[in-house]
Amino acid sequence: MIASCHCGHCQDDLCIHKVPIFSSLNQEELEEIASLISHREYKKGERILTDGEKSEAIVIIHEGSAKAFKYTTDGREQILYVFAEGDFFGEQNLLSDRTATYSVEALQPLKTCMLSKTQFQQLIIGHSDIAIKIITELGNRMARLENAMQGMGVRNVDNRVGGILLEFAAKYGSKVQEGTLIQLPLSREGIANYLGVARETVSRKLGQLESDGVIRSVNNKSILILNQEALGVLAGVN
Amino acid sequence: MIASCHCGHCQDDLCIHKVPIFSSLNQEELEEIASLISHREYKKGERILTDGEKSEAIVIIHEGSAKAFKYTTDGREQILYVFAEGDFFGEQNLLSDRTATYSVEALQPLKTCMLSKTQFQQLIIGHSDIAIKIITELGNRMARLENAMQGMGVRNVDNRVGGILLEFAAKYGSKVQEGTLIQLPLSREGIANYLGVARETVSRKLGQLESDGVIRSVNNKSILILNQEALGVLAGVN
DNA sequence: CGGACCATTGATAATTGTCAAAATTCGTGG
DNA sequence: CCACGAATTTTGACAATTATCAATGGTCCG
Repeated sequence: MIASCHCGHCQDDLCIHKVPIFSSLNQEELEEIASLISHREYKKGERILTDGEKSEAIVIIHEGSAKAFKYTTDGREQILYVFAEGDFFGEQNLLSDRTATYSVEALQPLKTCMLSKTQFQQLIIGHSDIAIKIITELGNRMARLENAMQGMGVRNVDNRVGGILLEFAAKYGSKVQEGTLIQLPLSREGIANYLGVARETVSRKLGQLESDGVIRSVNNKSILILNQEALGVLAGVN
Repeated sequence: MIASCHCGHCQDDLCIHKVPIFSSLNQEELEEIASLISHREYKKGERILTDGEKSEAIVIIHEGSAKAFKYTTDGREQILYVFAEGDFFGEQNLLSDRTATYSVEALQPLKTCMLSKTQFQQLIIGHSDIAIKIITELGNRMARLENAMQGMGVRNVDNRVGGILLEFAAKYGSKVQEGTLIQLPLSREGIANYLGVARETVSRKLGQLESDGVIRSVNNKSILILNQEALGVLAGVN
C-alpha cells in the first residue's frame, strides 16, 4: 500500500516516487524523506535559480519542465538542459560552496520538490546507494553533454536538428497512428538556443523536413514524426 | 610526512596526490588506495580507451597528456577534452554498465595509474565522504563542460580560438620575458578538431592574431602570447 | 640533403546569420 | 465561440563567415 503524502500536492503518490535517485529506497525511507521535502510552484517564465547566486537546495521537478541556460558573451541564451519530470538540479552547489553555474526557468507551470543542503548531505551519508545513484545520474548527464558538445562540433546543422527531434521524441513523444507525436517543451527560438543556431535556421530546416515528408508540424507546440528512420539517418545515428 | 609509493613510478609522491577527488583523504586512506593502483605506459598515438567498448577502470594521468574524442557521422574527429597531469577519466562507466562514451589517445608518451571497477566501488561504499568528493568533482567537471558548451554555442569562431589559447595558456603555459609561452598539446589539425572548425580556418585565425601582434608563432608546437588582455577580449571573458 | 609531414595561402562554393516583412498562431476578453 | 491584438513563426533577400579544393611553402628528422 502506498502511503499518502501530506504535502497536498502529491495526492496519493509520493513525489519522490518520480525520482530515479530515490528508487532504491523502501517505503519507510521514502516517507522519511518525503516529510523533509518542501514544495513550491512556479508560473511559466518564473526563475527557479539564477547563474552566479547561491542555492541551498536540490530541486526535483515534480510536474512540468524547465530549461537550464547561460548567457553567451554576445548576449545570446545558450540552453544546456531541458529538465522534465523526475530530473533534478542544484546538486553541484550542495556539497561545495559554489554558486549556481546556470540559471533555471520554468517552461510551463511547474511544481517542484526541494530538499535542503543539510538534509541532502545527511541522506547521502546514511545511504551510500543513493550516492551511487547520484554519481551514475551525473555520469549520464555528462555523457549527454559530451554528445551535445560533439553535436555542436558537427558543422552540419541538419544533424543537430535531427538529433534534437529524436531526443524530444524519446522524452516527450507518444505513439499515435501515424507516427510519434512530440509535445515540444521549447519554442522554435528555444530550440535555436539549444542548438546554438539562429531562429530562422530552425524554421527553415524544419520546413525542409516537412516538405520531405519526414515530419508534420501540427502546431507551434507539437510535431508529428512520420519517418523516424529518416531522422535517424539525418542525425547520424549509427 | 609523505609516504612513498611502491609502484616504482611515483617516487616519493603518491600518484593519487595529483587527483582532486582523492584530495580530502588522509594519508592512511591514500596509502590504502595507492596499494590498489596499477600502472601503465603508452606511446604517442596509442589508444587507452575506445568509444563503445567496456572499460573496467578509472584512469588517472600521471605524466603526459591525452585527448578524448568521438567521431562525428561525417567521419571527422571531435575532441572533447585534452587531459593533462592529474586529470582522470573512465568514471562514468564504473558504476553503470555503460560502455565508454569516447575514445582516448596519448598525445605524448604517457604514464597512467589505474583503479579497477570493483575496487572503486568498494571504496565508495566504504567511504561516503569519498562519494561526496566524487559528486563534487563531477559537479566541477560538469561546470567546465557546461562552459565549453556555452563557448561552442557562440557562433563566432574568433571567440573560440581566443578561448582555446587562454585555456592552453593556463594549462601548458610558462611565463617568459615577453609574455606567456604555450607548449601546444595539439597540432593545428588537433586544435581544429577541438574547436569543430576546418584546419585552414585555424591557420587563418592564428595568422590574423599574429599580424595583429597578439601572438607570435614560435614554431608548429609552441606559441608565444604577447597580449593576453586582447585575447581575453576576443574570447569574451567578462 | 631529401623526403614526409604539416601548415599556410588563395580562389571559390556552400552554409548560415541578419534584417525586414508577411503570415500564422495563441491567448484573452467580450 | 468568435474576434482582436500580441507574440511567434515563416519567408525572402542579402551579407558574412567558413568549408572545400588546390597549390605552395615550411619544418622536422633521418
